[in-house]
Amino acid sequence: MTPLIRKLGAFVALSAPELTVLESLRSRRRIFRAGRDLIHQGQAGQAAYVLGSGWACSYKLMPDGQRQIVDFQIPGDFLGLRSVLLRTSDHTIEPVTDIEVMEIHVEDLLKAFANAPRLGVAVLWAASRDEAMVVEHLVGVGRRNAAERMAHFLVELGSRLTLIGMGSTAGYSCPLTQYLLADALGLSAVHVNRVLRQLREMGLATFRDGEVIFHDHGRLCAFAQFDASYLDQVKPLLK
Amino acid sequence: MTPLIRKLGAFVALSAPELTVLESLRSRRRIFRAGRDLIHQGQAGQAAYVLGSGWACSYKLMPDGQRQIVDFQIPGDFLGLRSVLLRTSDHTIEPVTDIEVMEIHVEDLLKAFANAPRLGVAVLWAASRDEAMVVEHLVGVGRRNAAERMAHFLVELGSRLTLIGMGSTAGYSCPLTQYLLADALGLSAVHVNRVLRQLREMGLATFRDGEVIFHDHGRLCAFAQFDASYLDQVKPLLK
DNA sequence: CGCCTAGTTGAGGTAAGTCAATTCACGTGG
DNA sequence: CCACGTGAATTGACTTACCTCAACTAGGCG
Repeated sequence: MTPLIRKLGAFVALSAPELTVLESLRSRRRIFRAGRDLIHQGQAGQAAYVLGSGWACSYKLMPDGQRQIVDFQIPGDFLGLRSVLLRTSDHTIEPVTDIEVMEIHVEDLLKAFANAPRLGVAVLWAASRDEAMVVEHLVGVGRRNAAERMAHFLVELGSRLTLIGMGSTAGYSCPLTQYLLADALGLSAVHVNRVLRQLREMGLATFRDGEVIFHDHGRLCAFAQFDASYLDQVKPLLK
Repeated sequence: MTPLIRKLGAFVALSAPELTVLESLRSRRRIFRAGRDLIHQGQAGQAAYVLGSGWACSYKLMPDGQRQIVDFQIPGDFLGLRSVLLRTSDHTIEPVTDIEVMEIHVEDLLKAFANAPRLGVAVLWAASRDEAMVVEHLVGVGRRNAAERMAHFLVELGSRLTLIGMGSTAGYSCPLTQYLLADALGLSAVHVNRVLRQLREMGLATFRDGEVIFHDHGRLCAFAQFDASYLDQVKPLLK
């Protein structure tokens, strides 16, 4: 069972021939080191990846050196799918930790669609879910204050990790620094620190030494106005 | 030539059989009035649309009544494609003006993919481009100040309108109110007003009486740090 | 004529940013 | 083993971009 099969199987109940097509894809395993970019903004990308283990982030760099992190990727997520479809990447992808990925060649993927069109639908679904997450992120940055934004971020990430068995309503391990959080949430690192203290003092959550601990998951969700429906991925949508 | 064919033809050079498949789609023409939602947040949507004429916007409503506009749609854009793919809509779509749309049934679309897999690729491309726009929007709200954000918004919209022959580097007509701009840019309506004045006084652009006028398009782009590459759609990507 | 919506402007408040200093954990090399 | 440098987190003092409240104008329309 490759990560790609697990990913697409969540959206479409894959038939035996479809599995065969997917398994026939060339799919080289690669390792990247923390902090060494896989995909560079402005470059014509050749390959996309499925993340096997570790954490990555995708961001856009501003001319003045600021950056906005668009999303973090956790095991099972696509890396650079959009770059590869649009041929030139509009963003950079950087491993947060050392990561292990499976490479996917676009030409192979496009050919696979021809042989098994429902695979195309599955990828379209995966892309739509990613877009829904970016939209929710946009709402947070546009309309939530710093504390709500942080709370929402922590519970969303928790939900995503729970789906892949790496988290629970009690918490999860998280390799992100306060600087990374700041770049993702559109805050300064100093303010991230203050907001984390605030959440801690409110008895909602603690983020310390790479561990997120939910003291009161229900109250935290309420505070963050978190609604998981956009993450729903409970069963294959297409039989 | 239906709007759907024009849309997908921009991404994939459509063959005769593919055109036949697309033309065979049931595709009812419908009219919606300004302000009367087509697609409601939380509802299970049955149909997606391609916008024929008029302007629409998609937004998310917060429990406290605030809203964040995610994007505006102009003629040729999809409405509610993501809602329909994910089965339940995570956002609302509202016509800004009276609009004319062509309805697309999802089942038809999915069937079309089976007959002509490259159509699936074309839709995937269209979705990726939409996602790229949301990402750019996120960057603006997260990392640009109010004036840059407004400037960027105005030139981006101008570029999109130019692609469909409804704008130029001189300007365009724009039915959006300052309240809509505020909800899109994550600002207050009052501040939108001040920022527009600032851009006017800087000799960059004027937005008044439904007309956006670029006084100095080059300088405005520079000020906004606008880079159109994510909008690139000059020629079909797949032959 | 009067109401309503969109736009405009001023005054004052506040959430979040910036600058700066301190602590702590860590690795690395002498 | 200790000295040193470096990166992350923490906290305080001060600044500022944007918000809120409020008042006012101008056009559209029943």
